[in-house]
Parts: sequence; C-alpha cells; structure tokens
Amino acid sequence: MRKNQIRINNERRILAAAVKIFAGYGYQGATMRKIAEEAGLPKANLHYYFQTKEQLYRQVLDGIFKDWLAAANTFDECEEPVEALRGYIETKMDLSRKRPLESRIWAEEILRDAPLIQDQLEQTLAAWLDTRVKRITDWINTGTIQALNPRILMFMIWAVTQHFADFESQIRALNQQQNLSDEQFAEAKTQVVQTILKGIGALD
Amino acid sequence: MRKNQIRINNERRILAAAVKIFAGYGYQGATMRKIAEEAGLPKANLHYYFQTKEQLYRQVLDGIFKDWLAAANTFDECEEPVEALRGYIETKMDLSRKRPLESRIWAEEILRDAPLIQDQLEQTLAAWLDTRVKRITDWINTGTIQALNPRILMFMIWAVTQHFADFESQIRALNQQQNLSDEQFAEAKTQVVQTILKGIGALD
DNA sequence: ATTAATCTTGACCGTTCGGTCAGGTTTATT
DNA sequence: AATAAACCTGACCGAACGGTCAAGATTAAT
Repeated sequence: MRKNQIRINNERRILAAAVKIFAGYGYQGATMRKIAEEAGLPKANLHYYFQTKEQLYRQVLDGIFKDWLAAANTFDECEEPVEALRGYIETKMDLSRKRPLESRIWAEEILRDAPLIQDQLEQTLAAWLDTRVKRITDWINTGTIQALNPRILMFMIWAVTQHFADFESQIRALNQQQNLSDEQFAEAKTQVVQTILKGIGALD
Repeated sequence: MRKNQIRINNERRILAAAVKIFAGYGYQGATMRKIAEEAGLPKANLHYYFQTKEQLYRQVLDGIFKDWLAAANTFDECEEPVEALRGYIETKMDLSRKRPLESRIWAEEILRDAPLIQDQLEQTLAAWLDTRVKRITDWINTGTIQALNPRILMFMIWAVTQHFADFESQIRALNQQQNLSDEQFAEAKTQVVQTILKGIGALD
C-alpha cells in the first residue's frame, strides 16, 4: 500500500516547515498558521495530512529520535575506548553543527518534562544506554580507562555536544555576535574530545 | 520611597509563582491565569503589580541573571586553577540541584534565541567572561594547565553543570524513573570535577 | 474622623488559537 | 468517458488568550 507522490511531497514539505517553526518558537509558541505559511500551504491543508498539531509534533519528534539513535551507533564501530568515544563525540558534535534545529526541539521537549517521549526515553533510550554502559564497564575492568560511573560520562558527553546547538545564541553573543566559524567549531570539537578522553584517563 | 509591605509580599508571591509556571510551561505555554492560580490571587491582581506578562517575565529573568553572576564570583576566590575551577563547578552543580527551575527558564530563553536578554549576554556576561578568560590564559602561560581555548572550557563547564537541571526528566527516565538521590548527585559532582580538571591537565 | 492612596476583583473585550467542514478541483482507475 | 478516490481551501467555530476597567474594599496619612 504505497503512498501517492503528492502525499509524500506534501508531508515532507510540512514536516520540514514544522521543524523550523517548532525549533524557533517551541511547541506552544508554534502555530499551525506559521507552519502553513512556512510550508506555502493553506492551514486547512495541514490538517488534511496531520489531523492535529500534536500528531504533527509527534512525527517531528519521531524523526529526531531516529537520527539520535542512528548517530549513536557510531559508538559501536570501534573496539578501543579512545576511538569509540572519539568517534561518538565527533558524530554528536557534527550533528549539533548540521542539525541544530532538531537538537533544540529535543531539548525543549525534555525541558517541558518530556510529556510525549517519556516512553521512548524509558524504553528505547534506556536500553541503548544500558548496552553502552556495559561496554564502558568492560573498559574499566580491563584498565583501559579509569574507574568512573559510565552513565555520568554519557550525560557529560550529551551535555557538552548538544550545548553547541541548544545554546548557540548564547555562544554567538559571547563571540562578537558571530556564530562560530568552521575553524572555531573544529577547534571546539578537538578540545571537547581531548578534554573528555584525557579526563577519563584514556589519553596520556 | 520604600514600598508598602502589601506590595512587597504580593510581588514576591507572584514572582515565585511565575518562576514555577514559566519553568514548567515555557514563556508561551505559561498563562497569566495559571500564574494567578499558583499565587492564589485573581488574575486582574497580577496586572495591578505587573502591567504585562512580558514585564513579569523580564523581572523573573533579571532575578535569575543576578543569581548566575553571584554564583560566578566563586571563580575569583582562589588563586590556583584547581581550587578556583573546582569551586566554580561545584557551585554551579549545587545551583542546578537547588534551583533547577531558574536554570530551565534560562535555557528556554536561550533556546528561543534570547529575545529579551541579548543585551545582558552581549554586555554583562561577555565582560564577565572576558576577565575569566584572562585568568585562565595566565594559568596557561605559567604552565599550570595545558594550552586550550578558555572560552570553550567555560562552555563545557556550563553545559555539563546545567545539564543536570535542564535535562532532569531525561536523567530520571534513565535512572529507573527516579531523580538522582543525594548520593548519586554527589557522585556526579565529584566525577564532573575530576573529569574536567584532569581533562585540562590540572590534575595528575 | 476624614480624606487620600492603595489595593482588590468580577465582568468584559478584541484577538488569535486549533480545528472543522462543505463543496470544488485534480488525479487515478476502469 | 465515466466514476471513484484523493486532494484542496475559504469560511467559519468555540475556547482560551492577554489585557482593561469601573466600582468597591482596605489601609495610611492627617
């Protein structure tokens, strides 16, 4: 039962517009009118493809969650902690650089107590985290990195990498009203990797 | 021209209610009705003390900014990098633990591009950061810590410490639906301090 | 005790919100 | 060519929003 091309196109246009507007105004601040205007469609047309604002928002969140998990798989590609963590941190930094809107929508949802994604957090994300915690625990047991709480390490990585997307406007205000240049961002990426890896005793 | 006691009391009650509601629902999601209900006052009474929702919100932000800067002065109390940074990180962690609502309001304001506090960021906060960058640069020049970009170090500290307030609901979902206990939070505090200090070459 | 200033409040207003719907248009199927 | 299915949209709806206001109640000043 494949979808019509018209439906595919319009759903994509609406979702792209919704990401922009939800990221820029938050769930409550975003209006179906703004999203319709951004998408170049009449408001009633949005309700033809997505019955309610909440359903549209849920689909946006679903897409973000899939990206999140996909990027997260970088973690598994390497055996050694240095390369596994470096790859994961760099992937998360790149995601913050290239898709800051999605990161902000996610952050706002968590800020508002995650009313719509709590199930996914408690199940899918918790399971994902558990398996990575086990890998980090192995590294600790073999003495490759120093003893620490793996969960707190992951929270730190998430916090730092997503900060560059979520707090972009603050960083800009503290950088002569200029967004970080590619060079500045590359420097940040390197420093974040170095500080965390060295901080857990995986370097030097 | 001192204020009447009635005014003092009611303004405090309204501001306390506003912090709760703005933190829980965001600026757009918060309504004067909800704040009035939380404060136990008729809505019209709020408008007697604060003409508009935006003015009330501005006063909430002003209070948060003052706390932010006050905590930040911990940074200056010690000469050596280890104790200065340890004190600052611990103070910021304590602030996230004790006043998470304020941190969330701040985070949401930044997420929404800081429409109301851009001036404060560009002036007061930028100036505060500049002087601390100079101190860190001195430490680097005397070889007390390794060479790095001081601004990025500060961003990392802010990101990690505020994460424990802003992403509390995510941390809870990944901790068997329980907020971090005092013991768990103390462990996180220690690990954050250790990882960052070691990561910049100030320990070991 | 009287007056002035401050405080309180239910009722109300214009605007905007998410959402609906009838009826027309376009596209796909036979 | 005819029918059905899918798509489109201006006009409209009730609800909730921020904010106003006039009239009464309370407190402070004299």
